[in-house]
Amino acid sequence: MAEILSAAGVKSGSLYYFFKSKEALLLAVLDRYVELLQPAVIEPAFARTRDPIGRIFAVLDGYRRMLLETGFKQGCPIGNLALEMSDKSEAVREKIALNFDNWTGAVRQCLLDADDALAADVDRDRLATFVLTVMEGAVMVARIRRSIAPYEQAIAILRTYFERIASTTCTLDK
Amino acid sequence: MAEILSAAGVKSGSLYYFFKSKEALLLAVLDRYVELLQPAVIEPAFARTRDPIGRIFAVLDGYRRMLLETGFKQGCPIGNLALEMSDKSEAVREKIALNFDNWTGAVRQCLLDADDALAADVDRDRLATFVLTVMEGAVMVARIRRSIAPYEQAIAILRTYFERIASTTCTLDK
DNA sequence: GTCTATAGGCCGATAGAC
DNA sequence: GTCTATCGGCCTATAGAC
Repeated sequence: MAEILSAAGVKSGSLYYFFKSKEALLLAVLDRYVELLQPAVIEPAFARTRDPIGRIFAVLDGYRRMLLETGFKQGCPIGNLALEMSDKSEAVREKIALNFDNWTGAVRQCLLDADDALAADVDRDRLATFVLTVMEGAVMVARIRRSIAPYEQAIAILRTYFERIASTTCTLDK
Repeated sequence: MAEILSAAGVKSGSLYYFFKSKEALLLAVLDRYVELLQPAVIEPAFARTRDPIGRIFAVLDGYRRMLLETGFKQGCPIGNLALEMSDKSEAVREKIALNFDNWTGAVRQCLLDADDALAADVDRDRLATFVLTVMEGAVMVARIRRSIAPYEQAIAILRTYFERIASTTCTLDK
């Protein structure tokens, strides 16, 4: 809180005029992250390519850049909070879940846009959640190892998985 | 700290006789987790099957059980600390990295034991790290969604990936 | 080795002036 | 709306008796 007040250049009296508690501030931040996903994460990534599957990997590349630009200090801000705060407050857990749903919703839309390129027996919701799972896990391992390799290699494996299910025949065999 | 002292039934004076600081206690806990991986996580899982790849999934099933038994309060204790503590102390980050290396080392050994069943062009170290990545990400998403589905579905997708690289031909196509 | 007692600081939050 | 000033509590850590 001291860091936030200092960065904002205000005193605690001002902060508690707008937010009734520390948790209320956190909930507002999590609402803001929901609003910011599209303009700050999805749209910049989508601007790089029009291919639906390519857009998913463009989003994933954004987290790779974030890791590199911050020297592995910052990965996914939601993931940071997820394991730390989720069992301290049920309201916080629900807002984090909303952020995850927002994220997987955007990935799911890409999968639907690429519908005829994907095998019919692949559940789109489950696959979108798996993309989130791999991203969050890869960010964690990369940050702890202070190396981008675990992230890049996880995304590379995810890509081979996509190449596999994007083909209904066995054309990708090596 | 208050919870730890209460659970241990001692006063803080006793604790600081053995550990010079809060961080020193955390480092000792992380050392203990390194020691405990084999007897508490790996060996119980390995006792269920002798198949090397099956053993990897038996380990992963242990985390599934933990999530269910604790009502999603406890997943991987190392992952809990990873995002929260890694940039507060370099020594802590290194000990967490050691725990991750210990874990992927056990998985890597399984992959080496299954060597001739796996495609030759798959890097064993990278694959072991990917298994860790999927587990940690899946634990996070399952805890936030308070549902075992994201975990089970991530492991299921990982299994199809293993089925794919365990076959040099295209026999697993559906 | 464990206790009691407490130092000294930071924390979240509030009151009231302006 | 923002400030100054401050409260009471909790925290990590220490001192010293036993």
